[in-house]
Amino acid sequence: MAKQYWLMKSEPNVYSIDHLKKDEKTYWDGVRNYQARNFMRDTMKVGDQVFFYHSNAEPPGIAGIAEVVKEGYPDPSAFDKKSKYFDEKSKKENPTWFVVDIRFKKKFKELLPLEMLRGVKGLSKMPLLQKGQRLSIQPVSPEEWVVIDKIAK
DNA sequence: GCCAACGTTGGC
DNA sequence: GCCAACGTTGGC
Repeated sequence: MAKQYWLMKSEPNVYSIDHLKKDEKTYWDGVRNYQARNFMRDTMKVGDQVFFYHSNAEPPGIAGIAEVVKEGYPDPSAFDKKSKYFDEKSKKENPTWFVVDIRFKKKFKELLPLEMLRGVKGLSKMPLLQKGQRLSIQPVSPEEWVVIDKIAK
């Protein structure tokens, strides 16, 4: 199976690339969107590469790279009454929400701002750049990955 | 802080 | 099953 590429959004004031660097590894909890859930539950595989995107940031942009190290399993925060992600409808016997584990790989020397990415040839089809796009986990094509990776270097 | 875009909910 | 109301996302 060929390696797959992704982009995952996080608000840096909640969880930034620096948090991930310090933790080295985290589980991607709190996703409450079915499309993103399906990617984590069904599609993402160990070894997949992930762009770590800072949303709701100044400026928003891609901050670095992570790697999937554990495939989809039930989101523990959905069962935790104290968590703000608690979902009483998600049962342990039949969980609604899933997470994957990702590991820090690298932080870009400079963040690649959204505004800059908009001007890059070959990226115009990226969901990230489409108007109104809110999906928090998005597939990235191998071609798009190469283009962005080159810019980062 | 504003607000457009979009997903979800719930009445019917 | 439609669709209006509502809540959230996220760039600006």
